[in-house]
Amino acid sequence: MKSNITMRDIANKLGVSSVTVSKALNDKEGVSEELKQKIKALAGEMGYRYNSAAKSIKDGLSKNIGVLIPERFTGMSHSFYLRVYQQISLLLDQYGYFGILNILSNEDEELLNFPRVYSENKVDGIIVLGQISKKYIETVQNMDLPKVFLDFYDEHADIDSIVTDNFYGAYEMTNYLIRNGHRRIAYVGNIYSTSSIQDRYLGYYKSLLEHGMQLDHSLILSDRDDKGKFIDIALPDPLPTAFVCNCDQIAYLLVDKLKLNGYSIPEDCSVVGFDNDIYATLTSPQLTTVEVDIEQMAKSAVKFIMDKIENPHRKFGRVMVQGNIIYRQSARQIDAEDREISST
Amino acid sequence: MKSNITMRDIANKLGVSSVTVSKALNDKEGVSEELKQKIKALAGEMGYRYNSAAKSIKDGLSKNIGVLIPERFTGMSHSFYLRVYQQISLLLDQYGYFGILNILSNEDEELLNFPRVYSENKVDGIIVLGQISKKYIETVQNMDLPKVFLDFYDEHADIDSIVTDNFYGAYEMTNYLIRNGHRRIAYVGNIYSTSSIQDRYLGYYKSLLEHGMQLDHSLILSDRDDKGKFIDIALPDPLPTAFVCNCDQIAYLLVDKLKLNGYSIPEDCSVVGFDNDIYATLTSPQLTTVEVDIEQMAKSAVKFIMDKIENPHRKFGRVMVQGNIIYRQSARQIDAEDREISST
DNA sequence: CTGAAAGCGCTTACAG
DNA sequence: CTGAAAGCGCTTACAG
Repeated sequence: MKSNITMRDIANKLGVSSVTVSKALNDKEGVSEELKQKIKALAGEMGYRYNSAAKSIKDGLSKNIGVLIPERFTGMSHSFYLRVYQQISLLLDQYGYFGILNILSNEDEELLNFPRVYSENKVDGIIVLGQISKKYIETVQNMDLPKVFLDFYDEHADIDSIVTDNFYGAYEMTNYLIRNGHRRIAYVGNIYSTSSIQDRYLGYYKSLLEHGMQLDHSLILSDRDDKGKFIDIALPDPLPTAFVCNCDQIAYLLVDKLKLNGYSIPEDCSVVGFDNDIYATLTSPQLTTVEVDIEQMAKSAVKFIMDKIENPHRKFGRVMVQGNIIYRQSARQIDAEDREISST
Repeated sequence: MKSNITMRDIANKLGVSSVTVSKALNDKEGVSEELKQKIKALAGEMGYRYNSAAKSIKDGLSKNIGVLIPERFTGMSHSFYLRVYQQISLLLDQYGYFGILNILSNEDEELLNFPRVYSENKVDGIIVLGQISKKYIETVQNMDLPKVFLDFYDEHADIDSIVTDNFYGAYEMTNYLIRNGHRRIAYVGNIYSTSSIQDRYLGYYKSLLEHGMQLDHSLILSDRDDKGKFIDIALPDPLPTAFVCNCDQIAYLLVDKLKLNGYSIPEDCSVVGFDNDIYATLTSPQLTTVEVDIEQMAKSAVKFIMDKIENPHRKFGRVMVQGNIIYRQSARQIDAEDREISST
């Protein structure tokens, strides 16, 4: 169909063999410098382009990495995953690789079908971006290919995974609030919903423990149902002095609700988020939050997969990527008097 | 390196030739139904996977499409392009294709380097997503491959392009405001900045013309400098009764500013946006805006590129994708009295 | 219905 | 330094 220039074409024009052309173009030993330059020049003129399929078939490497994102993380509010994918794609470039996005349909996940990117042998490794079902984790493990889980993990699987340090992020954030005088602190999130929400909750809890504070179950506020659909958040009475939200979007919604009820942030209560996504700066006042280090996460994922392509037996285990607290205006120090009143 | 199962392996186990295996697995003529089933069953058992590189080398098709996004459209607020890419990727799947994201670095664009996806022969066609420099358009045209421009066009280039119908979108929107009694209507946007902003401006102007209204240059309000950085929007005095903003994000910022100045939306003035992106629903009140039909744009792009792979001489020209006005709360009808006062 | 032969574009030993 | 031979995994004529 396409009339592509091949090495043979170049060889014929110059009256040499295609082996010599191959050596010249790949800067291999065994061609005189002069001939090499002549070959390269002609290749340029003729618009020669490398046939990567032919190379693939020889060394068995496609030079592509599949990025598998479950369909349900694919909506407008999930642009987080797309940004991670973009970052991955940028980093792969440095290794001479490309990223192929393969959105895993709910159906394929349900039926445990291999992703097409795998069954068609299009990639040398797969990064699974976003939590998949337990069953499908098994399917992934059956794939004979290096793979890495990104942004989630599974307790049983011994697959290498990279997650944000949800636990310590929430822990540090809660510490910060306590240092600033808060004693009545709520956690907002359905703690049975995802591992991220649960781990952030546990970090919050650890901070309370370390400060000798009681866990008050009436201050654990669910934000979504089992399907992940947001629900109305019930405000405790009396109001906590601070809310640790499991994500910025929920913090944004909570701030809205608090304002509607006549409260000012951070005067009447502090609200902190997690993720540092677009909602963090759209909330007014802007949110104090934990920034997820997308770049570092992508960097680790790419590094791991590259290492595993070279050495399939390489193991990395579960790796946490540290986040950073971004201090903005949604949290404030409260003085002793406030504390007394609110800690009743 | 990898110990992959090949057709020959299956053939050997069954004591047939690899030609027969190939025919069976591809549902081609020339194998008895019985043998075919046996081969397929064994292939399944052995975990056979198609080697797409070997197929590529035969028919010259990589079954990949490159999506080229200029680096500068790559930031957090440009998730629009990523959503388009995602949609493209989903649609390609239906054709048995995959999408490879190739972010075009500023450097490569400057130096007029071919995208790697092209020089390494990784794709059968390229979708350029987002405006590239004039010079680079030439580079793209020199690529011996089907290509489509998405979300921008160039007057000289005879490359097929798909754009949102900016002109008619803004035209219809302005008509709507005029029907609702508005006579003093501002346009917000630097009309020299991008073709989209300019075309939307012209649509606004056409609507004024058709209604016998004067173009008032003091009501053309710039929103960004030449680098695209947002600047403070100067509010005209007296205030217009409506603002047609070139995008939702600017409408969001404008609403903020108007509120700070003590105005209520839509009571004191109406504000409409364009894009129907995340800012449309984050603004309070939510924005009446023009929804860009991402799905249709992606669909056309994919359709065109597929058609051109089959027949390289196929031409489509510049194709407009219609948007839809989404009616929300940021615009209202004004009565005759308001009109009198404000049209002085 | 079944398979031997040739070839896609390239690279890897190996020989000269 | 240069190249003939063989092979990567598959498919396409073609012959039996």
